[in-house]
Amino acid sequence: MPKETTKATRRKAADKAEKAPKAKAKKDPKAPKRPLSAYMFFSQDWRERIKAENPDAGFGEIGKLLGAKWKELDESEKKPYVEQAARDKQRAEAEKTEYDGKKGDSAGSGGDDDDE
DNA sequence: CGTATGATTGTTTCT
DNA sequence: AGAAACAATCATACG
Repeated sequence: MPKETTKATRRKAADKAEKAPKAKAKKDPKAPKRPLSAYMFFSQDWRERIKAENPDAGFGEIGKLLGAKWKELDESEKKPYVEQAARDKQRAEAEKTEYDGKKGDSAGSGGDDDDE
């Protein structure tokens, strides 16, 4: 069995599942955005199917159906999505690498900035 | 070392 | 343009 980094960690997540804190406001000026989640890839492929079988379903309906099916999928079914997520992760990794690297540098350049 | 958190990602539909 | 259900994530920061 793989190590679950102390399952206790995840447990907490379930505890918090009670509330749905909306992401808002950023912290870092260039926040190296995080990799997409398997759900994102899954939705990209399913979104069309959901609507295909639920042309009448609206936002809430589809969203719920989407998640419901997602959980119905087998590990192997999510695998492809998760793999994509893992792939994107590498991308995000590089992002942070740069963010972390330039962070200390000052060189100056100046340039950069936040906003453009 | 282990933990908790926070931030983020993409879809859909609506006004 | 943004909002919110739906789900995963998972990298980071901190003592």
